[in-house]
Amino acid sequence: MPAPRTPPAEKPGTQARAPRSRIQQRNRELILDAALEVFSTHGFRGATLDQIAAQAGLSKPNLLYYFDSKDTVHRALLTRLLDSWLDPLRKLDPMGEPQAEILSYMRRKLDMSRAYPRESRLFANEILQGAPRIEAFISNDLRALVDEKAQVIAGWAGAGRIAPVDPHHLIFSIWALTQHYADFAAQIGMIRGEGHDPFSGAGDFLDHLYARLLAP
Amino acid sequence: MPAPRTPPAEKPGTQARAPRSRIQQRNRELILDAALEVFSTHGFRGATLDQIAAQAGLSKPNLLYYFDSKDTVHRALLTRLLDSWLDPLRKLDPMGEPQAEILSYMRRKLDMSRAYPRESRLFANEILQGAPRIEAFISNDLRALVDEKAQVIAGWAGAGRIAPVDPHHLIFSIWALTQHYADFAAQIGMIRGEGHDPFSGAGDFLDHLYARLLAP
DNA sequence: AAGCTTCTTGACTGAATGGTCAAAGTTGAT
DNA sequence: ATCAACTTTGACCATTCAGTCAAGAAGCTT
Repeated sequence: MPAPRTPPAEKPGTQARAPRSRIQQRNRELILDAALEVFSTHGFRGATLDQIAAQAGLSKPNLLYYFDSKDTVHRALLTRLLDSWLDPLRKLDPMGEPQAEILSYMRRKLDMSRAYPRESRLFANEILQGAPRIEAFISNDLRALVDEKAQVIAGWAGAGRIAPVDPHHLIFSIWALTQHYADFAAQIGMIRGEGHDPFSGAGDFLDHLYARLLAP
Repeated sequence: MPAPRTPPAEKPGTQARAPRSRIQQRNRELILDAALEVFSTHGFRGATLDQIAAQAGLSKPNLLYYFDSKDTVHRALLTRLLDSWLDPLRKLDPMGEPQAEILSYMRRKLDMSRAYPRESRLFANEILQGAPRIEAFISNDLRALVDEKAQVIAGWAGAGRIAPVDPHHLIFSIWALTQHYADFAAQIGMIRGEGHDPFSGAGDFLDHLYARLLAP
């Protein structure tokens, strides 16, 4: 009797789990990539499984073999995204040089927008819909982190190490500016000319902007 | 023989037209308002006519009596929006005092976001989807206006009346910052506490930000 | 090569969706 | 009050959509 390849063998696709075979690994990846493409442009309700399956090059039943439902796919994408969403702000070091720390944070956010524009749009879509699926994340994890770092920044401002500034609005402004280049890339592209990289010049502009804002 | 109330009497709802009766006026308004609510949170494909009709307090066939199709409703909303979308930038006066002009432009944009957050989200949704329905508007009208005003700003910078700055990025930054408070209101609300007005403090912060950026 | 497991798919289902239609109800000018 | 025009709606249709299922194809391990 041949040993089963996978010991307990629950039905696959039920939860996020480590992929077992090379085929699972590949197809899950294909699906998530396709789903990211579709969800990030059409939102949850506007996306269809047929569309995602087609984009992934799989049949719809095959897609549903790997993920239980449309919702499961979407949740997998969000989970994966949120895991890394807090990183840039987490790295803001209370012991570092204030202006450099804030500029670096902005740069990390901008780099993420440039490297993962679809993830940025997925997030934007979710917020536009009122953040129904990530309310807990925002109200708890994100809020706590923001409040913590806002205090750090307020401390810097109070000590005169940067110009006085509302820390929450400072953080919001970084979010707004860095996400804009990903979320509104279509608009920027049409205005600057299609061939143009939407992000070109953005880094320099934002460096300059925040240097001016924060100089004591 | 009673004179017909409406002279040529084509089928109603075929095109945007001046409403004829009080009932038409009221119901068209109800529908557009409901549709704005739904389209702005779920996007075009994610919105349903049933949802819009319910929100408007009408039956679906009744809704379709006033607008030929889902697409027609959406188009009516966009048309109405785009008509006023360019106004704030148009008002930027080449003859005015540079810094005050730019700050006023930012203020007008911010005021529009505060007064019409749903319109802002409708626009954001459209851009996220790749701007399929407003490509012509952006590539032609908006682009031309932006280029024109960018030249004005470049002139001001060249003359040393404001600090040197990339005019396109300056404009993009104003869009990003002002729209963020409307489009990401859900997120801001969850972070600052639900009772909090997302826009509170934004005006002062942005005034300060741009004053610092532009001071020669 | 055998035999079990993992993958894949065509055919299907019930619900939702955009849209139609004819008939019924309402309105307002005469 | 009348009558034509305007408005509303219940019933309906074709299509799309999320999700199921059973049977077949491909992969592994021995």
